Amino acid sequence: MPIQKLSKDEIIFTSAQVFRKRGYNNTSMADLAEACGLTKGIFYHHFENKEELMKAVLHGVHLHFKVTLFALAYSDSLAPEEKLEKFLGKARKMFSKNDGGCLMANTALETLSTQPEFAPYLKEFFRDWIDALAAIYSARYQEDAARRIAEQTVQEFEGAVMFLRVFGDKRYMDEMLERATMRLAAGC
Amino acid sequence: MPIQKLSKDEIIFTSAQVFRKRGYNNTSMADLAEACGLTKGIFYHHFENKEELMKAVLHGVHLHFKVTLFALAYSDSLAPEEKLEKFLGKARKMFSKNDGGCLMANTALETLSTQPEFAPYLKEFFRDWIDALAAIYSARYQEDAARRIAEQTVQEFEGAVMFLRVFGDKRYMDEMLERATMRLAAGC
Amino acid sequence: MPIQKLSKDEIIFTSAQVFRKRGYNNTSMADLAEACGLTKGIFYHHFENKEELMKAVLHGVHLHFKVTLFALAYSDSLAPEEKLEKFLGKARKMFSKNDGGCLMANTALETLSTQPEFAPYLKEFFRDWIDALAAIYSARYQEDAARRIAEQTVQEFEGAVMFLRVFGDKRYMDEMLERATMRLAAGC
Amino acid sequence: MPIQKLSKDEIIFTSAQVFRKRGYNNTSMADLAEACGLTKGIFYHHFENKEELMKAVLHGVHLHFKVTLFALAYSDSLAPEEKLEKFLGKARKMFSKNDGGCLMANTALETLSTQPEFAPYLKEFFRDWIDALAAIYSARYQEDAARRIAEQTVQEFEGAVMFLRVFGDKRYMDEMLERATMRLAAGC
DNA sequence: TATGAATGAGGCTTCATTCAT
DNA sequence: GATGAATGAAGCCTCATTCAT
Repeated sequence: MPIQKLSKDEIIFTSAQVFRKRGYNNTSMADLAEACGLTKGIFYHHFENKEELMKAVLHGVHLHFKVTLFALAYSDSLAPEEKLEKFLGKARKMFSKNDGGCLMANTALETLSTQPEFAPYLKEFFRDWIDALAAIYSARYQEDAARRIAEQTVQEFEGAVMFLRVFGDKRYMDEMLERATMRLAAGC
Repeated sequence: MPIQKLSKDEIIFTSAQVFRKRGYNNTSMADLAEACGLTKGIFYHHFENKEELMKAVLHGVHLHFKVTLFALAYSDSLAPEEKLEKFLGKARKMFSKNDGGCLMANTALETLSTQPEFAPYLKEFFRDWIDALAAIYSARYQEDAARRIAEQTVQEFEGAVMFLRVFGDKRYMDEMLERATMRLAAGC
Repeated sequence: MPIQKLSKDEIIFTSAQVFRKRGYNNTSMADLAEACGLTKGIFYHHFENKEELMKAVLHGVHLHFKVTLFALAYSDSLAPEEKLEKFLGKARKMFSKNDGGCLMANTALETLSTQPEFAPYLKEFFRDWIDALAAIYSARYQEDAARRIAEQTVQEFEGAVMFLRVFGDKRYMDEMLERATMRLAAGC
Repeated sequence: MPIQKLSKDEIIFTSAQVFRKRGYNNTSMADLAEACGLTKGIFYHHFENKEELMKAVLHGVHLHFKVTLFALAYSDSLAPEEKLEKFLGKARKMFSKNDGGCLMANTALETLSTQPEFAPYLKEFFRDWIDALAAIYSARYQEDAARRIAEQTVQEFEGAVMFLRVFGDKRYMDEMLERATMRLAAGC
């Protein structure tokens, strides 16, 4: 195992930031190489092409959310209110750092119509997110209702992330989180 | 030697469809020319460059929504419930045809971080949309509350448009519209 | 019709020389551009890609041989001996100028195994060449025999062109042409 | 960690097949590595670079022909007719297996104009081939005449190999071999 | 010897834009 | 206005080769 300048995972992590900021089509291999401090060629040792790299990035980001965020919904030791608070707080933090975009939503809106190869990665990500929230809400709602509230929450969340960027105002996210919190209480 | 077949407005309209489907960075001047049945060169008689063309497109789309959708919120002759029903029904129709994307949201997520030149157009569009919905909700809510509900509705709306494309399921939009409708009643 | 630096036909002609000298895979678009005094990009206005350019080159060379060489076999006014003499003399001249290679044979041996897209162009070229010689030999031979002699002559011809380059000696071609001439007389 | 599976000679042999099929310029070190089941790096332990590898291949193929084919011309125990029959039969077999190309002729036509470093290998190969056939024909012809007939035969042979590939028809080779056989008898 | 990451040059192609006609 | 050739930069990718391990 030779010491590498950047491991494959680090390449994926760094590339994720660049793709999130610049978008898929507006990110060149040169952009990625510069961000990683590598030459363009080396990317083709690790990934077949730009598309496969992007798939690895989407998979890696999904995994990161799974472990770091979605898992919070399944920890048995907490009360639902505590779970939701932790969950939403963590989500808020994750989407507020940097410039606050969501790679998955960006990629969905940019590529779904003409580059369907990423669709499965996006679908699974949002399904897992909804599942996690539904698991929390199901403490106070029937399964169906919990699921619908989870869906609504994710929709609002992504809308808020967009408004954060369009209007440069974090208010939308905070108000949205408050609504999501109150929805749990309302179920009693 | 074909006489020009499309007026400037028609070029803008057709370009809007292409940009919506393909995204800004993934759309070449050749794509637009082919979609319009024109030569690339002619675009440069009408627009200084691709960026200015996009601005014209964003402006045109904004105008189209203003006249066709947002105006419904300001017609005095209807009851708020009727206004909202017409408004949401129209919105549903506008976002369901074709492949169901929203050029403004797509452009926001794709370009805001690195191409800020489009930001004003997007900001104004969403502000007008929120204003329109707030005007309707203000019949049953205080101005502040009405505005927040309007914001929430637009957020959910864009989230539903995204889910429509991610999951290929119109259910998200229908359920979202039902919630938006009930919010007006809840204000009584 | 704007004055062009190089017409499409001139591009094809110049490219043919480059391809013949350097081979298909060893010729870069930059090589062609430099030889034509153009930029690389312009080639993509005239030809879809390198492969299509090569097809146009092969077609153009075929046409050139048809008009300039093969046609000599079908001129009614000459005796067969005169026809053959003119034909072989012309062929000798055509293959002796420059560095003496044959684009069609070069391309056949270089590409047939892995790039079958050129096969039809090569097949037709050699078929026409054989047909032309067979037409001459048929004045003294039965059709079948004439055809076989024509085939033999082309085989020897291409072998001689190769030896011309391998050994740098024109003797092979001259001796080969003498044999081809004597074959007509032998048929009496 | 596979122990090296192929000796240097086996690498040369396998590489020869790949070069014959794909051509010199269209064969990458990666192609060779894959065909040999080795890593690219190992080639640089055995050969300085691609060019030196090719020289080793050309040398190895030459040697193979020397031992397997050309030697038949110098076995004293046989009558010239038998020698020629064995020689041509063996040659026919060697050029008919696989896809029927001749690495030496392919390399000559592909590289002679721009990569003269292979010329000596090709020249010696063809000289040895002509020498061998001349040795057989000299039983019935003067030395000069025998040599010219040998040259003619090799020329026709390579022409037939080309036609075999261009037209996908083995007839050209069979007819050519028959002519070569009859030439010996004609010398009586 | 053997590996595989790394490099830098170059290959094919696309693209926004310009310009002569 | 309208055309289409032309450009130069950039984009994705491949390749021969090197080097640390």
